[in-house]
Amino acid sequence: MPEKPYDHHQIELKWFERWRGADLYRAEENSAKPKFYVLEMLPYPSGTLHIGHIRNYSIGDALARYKWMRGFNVLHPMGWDAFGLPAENAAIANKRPPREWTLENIAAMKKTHRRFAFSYDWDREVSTCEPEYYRWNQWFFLKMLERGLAYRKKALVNWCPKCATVLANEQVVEGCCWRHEDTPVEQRALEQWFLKITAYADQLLEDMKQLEGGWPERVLTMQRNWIGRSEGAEIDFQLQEPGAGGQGPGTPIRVFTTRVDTIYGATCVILAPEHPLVAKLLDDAGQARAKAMVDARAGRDPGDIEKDGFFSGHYAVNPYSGERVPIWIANFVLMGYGTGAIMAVPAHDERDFEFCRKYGITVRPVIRPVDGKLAQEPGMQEAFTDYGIVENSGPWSGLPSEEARRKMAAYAKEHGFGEAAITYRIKDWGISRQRYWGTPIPVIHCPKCGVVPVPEEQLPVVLPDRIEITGTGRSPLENVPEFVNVTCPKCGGAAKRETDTMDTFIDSSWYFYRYTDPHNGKMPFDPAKVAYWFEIDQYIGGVEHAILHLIYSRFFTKMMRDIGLVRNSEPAQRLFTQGMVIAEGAKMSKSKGNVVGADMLAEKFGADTARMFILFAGPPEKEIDWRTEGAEGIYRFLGRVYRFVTRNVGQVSSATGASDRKVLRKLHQALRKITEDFETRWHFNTCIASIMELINVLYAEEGNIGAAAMEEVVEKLALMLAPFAPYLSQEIWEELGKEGSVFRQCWPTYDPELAKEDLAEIVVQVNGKLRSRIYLPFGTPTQELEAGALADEKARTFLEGKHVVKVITVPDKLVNVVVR
RNA sequence: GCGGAGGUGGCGGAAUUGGCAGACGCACUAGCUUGAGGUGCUAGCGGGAGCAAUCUCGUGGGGGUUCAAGUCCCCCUCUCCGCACCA
Repeated sequence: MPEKPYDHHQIELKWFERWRGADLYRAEENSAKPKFYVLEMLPYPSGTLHIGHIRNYSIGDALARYKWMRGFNVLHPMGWDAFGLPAENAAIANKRPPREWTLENIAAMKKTHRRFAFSYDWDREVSTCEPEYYRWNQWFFLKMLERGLAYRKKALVNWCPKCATVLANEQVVEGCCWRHEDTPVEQRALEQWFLKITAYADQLLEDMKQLEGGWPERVLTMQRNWIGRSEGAEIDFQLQEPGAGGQGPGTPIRVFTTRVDTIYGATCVILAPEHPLVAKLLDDAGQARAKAMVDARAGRDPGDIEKDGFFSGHYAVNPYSGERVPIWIANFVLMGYGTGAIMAVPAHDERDFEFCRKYGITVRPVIRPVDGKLAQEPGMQEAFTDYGIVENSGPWSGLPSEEARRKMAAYAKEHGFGEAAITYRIKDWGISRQRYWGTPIPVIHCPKCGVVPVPEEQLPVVLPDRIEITGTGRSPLENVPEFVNVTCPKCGGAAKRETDTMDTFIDSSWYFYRYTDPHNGKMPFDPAKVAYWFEIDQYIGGVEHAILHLIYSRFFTKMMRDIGLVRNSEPAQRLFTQGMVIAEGAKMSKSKGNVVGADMLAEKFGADTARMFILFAGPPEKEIDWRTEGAEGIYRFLGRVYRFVTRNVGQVSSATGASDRKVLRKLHQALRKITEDFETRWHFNTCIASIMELINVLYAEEGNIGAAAMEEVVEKLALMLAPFAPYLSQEIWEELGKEGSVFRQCWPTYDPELAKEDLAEIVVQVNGKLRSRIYLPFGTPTQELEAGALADEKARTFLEGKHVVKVITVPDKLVNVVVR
């Protein structure tokens, strides 16, 4: 057969057309050990965009193909997008989300959502922006409402002026919106819907033990910090004198502390400027001062703010010692954590120390280091924050900190002025959004009945078609009377529909469950089907979701378990976080304008090259810097493969077969490497390198390869290339005269014997330095290795006149002669 | 400040269990092919010395363990990521 040029465009279009609608990957529930792979996509409208997507596709798709060829069940939600269509896909990928929320742009956006931005699968038809998906989001919402897991309250919330919507705490990055990294988030008090993720805080933390080993340590640490459990006690200090606003003596001021054992060292009580007592105790001037403090803090890096405070004029009583201490207001006490009030123990807390020194408040040490002396005031340079022995603390003196903490908390409970308490940093998930898109929250506000859930049979509540984008910060849905004006399902009177929509992270919290049963009209999914597939064996996604999607979906799983839908407590046993795509040292984002098109690459060199280039750029857990210079090398390589195959297949060969052994050895070595890498490390860059080495050998030995060896090499080459370059592999498969899909074939097995070298290369070292190599059969006994090395001519020049002290041998590998 | 991951040629990276540092690719150089450009093919390519064989230095810096260290231990340094007045 004459050599053919590698026309990637023609090959890829041809197979794309033939594959369209075919069923390459349908999961079959026929295996004893089902395997379930989900590839995570970045949700719209993340900054990393489509290059990140292609990376996802490339990594996950290569894995899925391999697993499939190994006979595993694979549920592959990316569907056809995963093939990286040469032109069409590139065109879709290029339609990035519009900046202006005009109707036209939204219509365009919805198109791209379906195929690309949201997890959508041609085969399984799970698209999170369809009414059918809204239905089940709303169904879950109603279930949570029933159980008190969804509630509405007025709260200070994060507000992004650019998005003109509320954001969850998880979506605030360094005080700015996760979508607009240069826009500080404002705090606004609004009526909002929340999901009670805090009810699961303990379980989310506890169940992480199951994930250890399967999830990256980094992600687990981030989640642990985010949940921020801390054990301590809540203690009531009593307000002493009658205060303004009729607060009488004895009014409790509850503080949270992790160190009750230090309470005899408490020299003042400090309230957050937003604390409710501030309004009651302070006069107008004082309240204004507190307000100014709150404003000064907004949008600033906490580390840059100097500690600042003032005396309230009031006093509180320490319930343990009976001591009267001043009440202060200070900017470093946060209303959002604990009780919004603290007892300051300057001797044993760095922040309190700094604050009290600034304002001349007493510093009184009450904890002595286990093997040291109690610090003396004056003269303390810094707070002693470790555990130690309690001193000067009445009946508690002499106890170790740990014991004192326990006993003192129990004492507080006994006497009714406090109790042991656990505080979490994580807050409930605010899900209200004032955007056009997203699932409408299915409730109705009735002037008579209050908040009334939409009856289940009326679901889904869908978005109206014609809307006007207001950008005013109120939901555009408010201006659509036919959407807003409804009758109350309870009393039949006039009522208003809720206009907030749900955070789109709701969608991604359970989409992968729907993949197991995408057409179910009665439930989100059949629990039996989910029980068959779940837990997910391997989930793949970006690190950037460590505390967004990955915590929400864990919460959803637990919630679904509690309403009897699933049996598993965790969604995925193993998590692989692939590295981000970086451009010029910065994370790609449209606001930075540094998004480079993968479409250019796909158009110029084809989808196979684009995918393989991304896989070759580095190991998948690492970030990759997006530079396309190396792409030509991959394209060249694929061309070499194709030309080699076309000019050698179907040829009447007169070759001697002198190189058969060499070629087959390289083949089986490459196969071994790829098989092992797919099973363990997923370092596809080295897999591809090994195929390149094989091709280099094939070129060098071309003409000396016998017909049988050639046949084996070329066939296996097509199979081992299939996870990386699907179109080319299929084309080669056809060139070989084989029937059907290359992906329906079994993954080729390697022969360890053929992969072995004939002779072991023994490195000969003298004093640890490489001096020579000798070649001996595998399994040569130690003495013979030694003898061989000492007899070697090159080695001997380094041994001459020296005294051999010691010889170290590693079988089949190395001899090190130590001389003096 | 706390927690995590890192630092290997001009570049991306390889070295999986302490055993040949730099696989594979890019860029670069030379040769062949060609009317020319491109493509393709062949070869070279860490620094220093040498015509060469070869020698020598070399994995951020310093020390240690070992016959042997990119890999293990200690100290330092720099970079990236996450968290951060969380009581």
